[in-house]
Amino acid sequence: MSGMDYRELRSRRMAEPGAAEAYEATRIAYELGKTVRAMREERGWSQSDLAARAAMTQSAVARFEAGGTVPTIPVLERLARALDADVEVRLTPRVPAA
Amino acid sequence: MSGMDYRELRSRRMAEPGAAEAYEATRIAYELGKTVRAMREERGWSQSDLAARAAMTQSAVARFEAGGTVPTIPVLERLARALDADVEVRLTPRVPAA
DNA sequence: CCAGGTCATAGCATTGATGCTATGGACGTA
DNA sequence: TACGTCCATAGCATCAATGCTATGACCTGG
Repeated sequence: MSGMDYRELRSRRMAEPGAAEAYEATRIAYELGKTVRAMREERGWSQSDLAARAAMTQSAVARFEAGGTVPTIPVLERLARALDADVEVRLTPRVPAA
Repeated sequence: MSGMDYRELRSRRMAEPGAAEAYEATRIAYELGKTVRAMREERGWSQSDLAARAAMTQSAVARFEAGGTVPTIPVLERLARALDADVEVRLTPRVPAA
């Protein structure tokens, strides 16, 4: 990766108005990016390879893997399909902290 | 609800170009809408109540619950927070069909 | 050094979700 | 009937993710 890490991404978003809500979304984007990169590398694919299979461009894959944006569900679906995976989106009741 | 059900929503999307990819996204939107509605009713809240707590309008809640659009992750986060829940988004390796 | 592959990023157009206001129907109740 | 609440939906403005092209840095092999 470049010089971009989670702390940086977070601080960028936290600077915006209404930021607290976006915090978790940013974290999710970051995690998903890491996951997809791992799955891609596991298969020995370049970003271009994955892009072709997911009907998108290399730049879009790079942006996504870097956590540059909070992905939309349709895009996640396309990537998942290319990686032979499924997308799960769930709302789970929060467990009181002990 | 109105006269809108899953079959209808699906056929609408399936009519568009590049539709096969959006199929799953539509299904996810539908499921999430049902889930949120259930959680909301469980608490005895009106759509307006939930909207206020999630910093959105009643119309946005209605649209979401009806599965009218594929929600974005930030919006899911706001709703989840209001409902004291967590959002989970995951890519899981697909299991071969037996 | 040069060529080719990989990845990050910029800039801009397009698209779709969301924010918002307003309205109408359904339902219950005074 | 009149009023109030709840929900669905229309119409439009705005915003953010995506699509796309192009470019530059980095590395490795020739």
